[in-house]
Amino acid sequence: MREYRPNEIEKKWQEIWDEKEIYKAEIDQSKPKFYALVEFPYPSAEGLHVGHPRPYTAMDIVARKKRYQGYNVLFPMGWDAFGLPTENFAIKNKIHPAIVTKRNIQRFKSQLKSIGFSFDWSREISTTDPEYMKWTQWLFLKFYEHGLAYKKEMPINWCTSCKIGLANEEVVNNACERCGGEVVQKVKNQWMLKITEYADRLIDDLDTVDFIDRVKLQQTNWIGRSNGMEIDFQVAGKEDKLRVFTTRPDTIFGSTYMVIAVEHPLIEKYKDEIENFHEIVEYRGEVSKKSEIERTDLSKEKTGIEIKGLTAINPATGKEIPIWVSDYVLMSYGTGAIMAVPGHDERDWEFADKFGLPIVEVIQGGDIRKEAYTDTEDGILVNSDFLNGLSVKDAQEKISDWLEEKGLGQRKVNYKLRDWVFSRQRYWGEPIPLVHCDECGWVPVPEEDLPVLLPDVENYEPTDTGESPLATIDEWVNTTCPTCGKPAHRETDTMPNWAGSSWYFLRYLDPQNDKEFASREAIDYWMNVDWYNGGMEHTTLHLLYSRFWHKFFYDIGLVSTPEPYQKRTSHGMILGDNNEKMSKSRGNVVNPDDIVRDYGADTLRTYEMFIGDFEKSAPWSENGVKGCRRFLERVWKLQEIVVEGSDYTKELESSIHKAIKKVSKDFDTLKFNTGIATLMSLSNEFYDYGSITKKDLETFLILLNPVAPHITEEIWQQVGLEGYLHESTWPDYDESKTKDEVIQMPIQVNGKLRATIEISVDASQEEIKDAALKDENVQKFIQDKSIVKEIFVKGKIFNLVVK
RNA sequence: GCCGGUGUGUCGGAACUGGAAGACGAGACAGACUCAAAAUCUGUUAUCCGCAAGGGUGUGUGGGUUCGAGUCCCACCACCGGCACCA
Repeated sequence: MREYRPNEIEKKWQEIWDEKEIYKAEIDQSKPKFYALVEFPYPSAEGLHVGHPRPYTAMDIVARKKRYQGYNVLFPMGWDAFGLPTENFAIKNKIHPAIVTKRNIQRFKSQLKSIGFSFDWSREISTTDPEYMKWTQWLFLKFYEHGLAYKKEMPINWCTSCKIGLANEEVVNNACERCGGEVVQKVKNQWMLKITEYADRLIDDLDTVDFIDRVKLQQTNWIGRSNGMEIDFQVAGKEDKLRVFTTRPDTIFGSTYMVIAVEHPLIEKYKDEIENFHEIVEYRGEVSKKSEIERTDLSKEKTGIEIKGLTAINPATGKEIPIWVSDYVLMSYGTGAIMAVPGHDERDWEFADKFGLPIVEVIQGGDIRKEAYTDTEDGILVNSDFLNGLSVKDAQEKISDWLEEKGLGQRKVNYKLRDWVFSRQRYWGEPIPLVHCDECGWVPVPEEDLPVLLPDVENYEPTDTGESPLATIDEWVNTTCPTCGKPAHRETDTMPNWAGSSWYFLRYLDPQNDKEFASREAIDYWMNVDWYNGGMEHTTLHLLYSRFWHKFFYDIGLVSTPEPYQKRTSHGMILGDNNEKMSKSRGNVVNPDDIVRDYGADTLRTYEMFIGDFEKSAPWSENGVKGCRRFLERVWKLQEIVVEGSDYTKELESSIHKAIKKVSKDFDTLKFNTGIATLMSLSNEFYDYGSITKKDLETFLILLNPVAPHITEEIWQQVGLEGYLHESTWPDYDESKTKDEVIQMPIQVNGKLRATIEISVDASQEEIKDAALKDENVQKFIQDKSIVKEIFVKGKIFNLVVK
C-alpha cells in the first residue's frame, strides 16, 4: 500500500471530475431537482481565509449527498464583486477597479478549486460583468416603472475636511477614517426603493418558509410592525397640526408635552416666530454629529430644548402643552414627532424628570414619582375623563374610536423598517440607468441601450460637491433624452452592492441568456432555492432585500414563486486561535492554501466540519487540524485490514446500521461534527475488530465521501470496488438493526444514580424492580426507608423515591 | 442602548422530546517501538475524599418548578452578531 499523499490524489480527482463534468447541472424533468445555494463571496484582495470554506463545505456535503440520493442538484458559485474595498484599493494604487476585481476573482477561484467543491463552474457569474449588470439595471427599471423607485432628501455622512461623502463604515467615532476630520450629516437627494410597501408580506410570508427561528424573529423585529394611532395635535393659534404616531393612545390624557425631531420641517417653517431659533439650530448642529445608535441610547443623559413661541393643544384634554426638540426622536421613524407621556414611558419620564415637566398618572398601579409605570396588563385608567376605570385594552379601543369619530386621528400600522436608500456617490457600482431631461423629467434608458457601462475616469474618489466621480465626466453625463431627443444628463449615482446580490440566485439558473435575465423554463424548473445557507450578519439586509426583490418580480409576473428561498440556515464564524475575529490587523488570519498544502483539502474540509457546532462560532486550532489528518490516515490504512467478501461483518452490523442512520440524519441537520464523530468511532471499531469486509468499507467510504471526497474516491479505486464512488448511491439502513436488545438500565434512588443493571430492553417494570432491589448499593440507600413512588421510563430509567 | 444569539473538563465540543453530564477530537501524563527524536500503537485523564468498594461536588451567577434540570421558569452577569452607505 502506498503512502497517503493528499496533494497528488486531490489534484488527480479534481481533474477527473472536471473532465467528466459530473457537477454540471442540466434541466432534467425525470429527476427531482435540488437547488443548494451558498452566499457568493466578495473577492477581496486578501484572498480566501478559513472562514469561507465552512459554509461551502457544509453545502457541498448536502449537495453531494443529494446527488447520491438521486436528485438533480444545482450548486453554483459566483462573485459579489462591486464594493468599497476594491474601490479604495483602486484609488490608493491608481489602478482600475475592474483590473483589481479580475485579479481577485482569479485568486479566489483557484483557491476554491483546490478545496474540491462540487460547484457547477459553468454557471459562474460576477455582478460586475456587463452582461450581468445589464439585467441588474433592467430589473431596477422595473421598480422605477412600477413606482417603487423614487427620489427623496436623505442625509449622507459628510467629511467636512475631505469634502466627500462617506460610508458608515468609514466613519469612526464621528470622524473620517482617512483624514480624521469631523463628519456631519448632509442632506442629499437620493434614489429610494419602497421596501416598506412589502413590509406586511415580508413578515407574514415567513410562515410559508423553513427558516431557522432566529432568522425569522430577527427579520420580524427589524420590520417592527406595530399597531397604533396617528393623532393630530393642533399647533396653538396656527393652521398647522403636529401629527404623532403612538402605540398607546389610551395614555393621551397623560401627555403633558410634545417632542419633535431636530429635523422636523415645523422648525424651519416657524423660524421667525421661534424665540430661541438660534439655540435650536446650534443644538441641531450637535445632533447631526451623532449616530442614530447614540441618539436613541436609552441609558444616556437626556438632552433637549424647549421651542419657545410654539405650543400645541392636547386634543383630549384641550390643554396647551409645550413643544420640545430632542435627539431621541428620529425623523425616520413614525412622523418625527411624539406625544410625551412621562408617567408611562421610561424615556419620557427621564426627560420630564430632568427638565421639570409635569408627570401625570393616567394608569393606576405604579408609583410615577419614582419611575414610569409601563404595565399594560393589569393597569386601570385614571385622570382620563371618560376612560377612567377602564382596562388599558378597553381604553385603547374607546379612545381610538373617539379620536376617529372626531376626526382627530386614525388607526395606523407603523413599521420600524424604512425605505431603502439605493443611491451611492461612488464609482464602483452599477450606474443607475436613468436620464434626466428638463422637458420629460426622469426617463429610463431603453432596454436596447443597456447596460449603461462605467466610463473610465482619472479619479475614483467622490467629488467635493458630494456627487459621484461619474459627475465629472462630461462626455458620459451629457446625453440625449431617449423620449424627446433633446440634451439631457445621466444620473451619476450608482447602486449599492446589494443590488447585484438581490437576484443572483435567478441568474445562476440561466447565466448565459442574452435575451432575458433568465428563461421562464429555467425559473419554473429550478426555483425555489431549496436550501440557502449564509451568515447571520446578512439576515436583515441582504436576506430581506432579496426577498423583497423576488416578491416584486412575482407580482409583475417575472418569477413563479412568491418566496425565493425555501429553507435558510446560518453558520457560525471561524475565529482566530486567540478566540478573536480573524483580521489582518489582529494578525490571526489562517490561509486555507497553507492547510491544503500541508495537510490536504480533505483534512481542511474534515476539520472545518468537525471544529464544532456548525451554527456557532469556533476558534481555529492547528492541533485540531492534525487530529483530522490523523483520522484520515487511519481511514487510508483501512486498506491494510480489508478482507475479501461482499458480506457484511455480522459482529459490527448493528454499528454500521446505526452509523448510516446517524450520519444521514446529521448531514441533513447541519450536525456535521457529530456525524464525523460517528464515523471516527466506527473506524475505531473496525480496528478493534481487526478487519473490514469490502462491503463494509464501501458503506463507510460513501458515508465519508461528502466530507472527504478525494481520499474516499482514491481508496475505492485502490481496493478495486466497482466503478467510481461518485457513481454510487447512498446506503440504506434497517431500522430494526439499529435497536439494541440488551441495555444498561440506570437505577436511581431519589433521583441519584446508585446502580446500573444489564437487562432486556423489553423488561417490565416489575422485572427491573426485582433486579434493582437485589443490588447491594441500591439496598444500602433504601435500608429501612419505605418506597413511596416508582418512576419508570421504558428503556431510559428506573427511579425509586424513598422516605 | 435596542433586536437576535451564546455560556458545559486544560481546550474544541457531545447529551434524543426533562431521564447515566463530558461521546468524538485535541492536549497532558505513563508505557511500547527507537541509539534518540518524530511518527505510530496501548493505557490513564472533570474535581475532591478513599487502598478499594464507593461517596461528595460539578454545565456563567442567584433563585424556582420537578421523583429527576445543561435542558423548563424568573432575575442577573459576561461575551458574540446586527443596527439600515462594510460585505
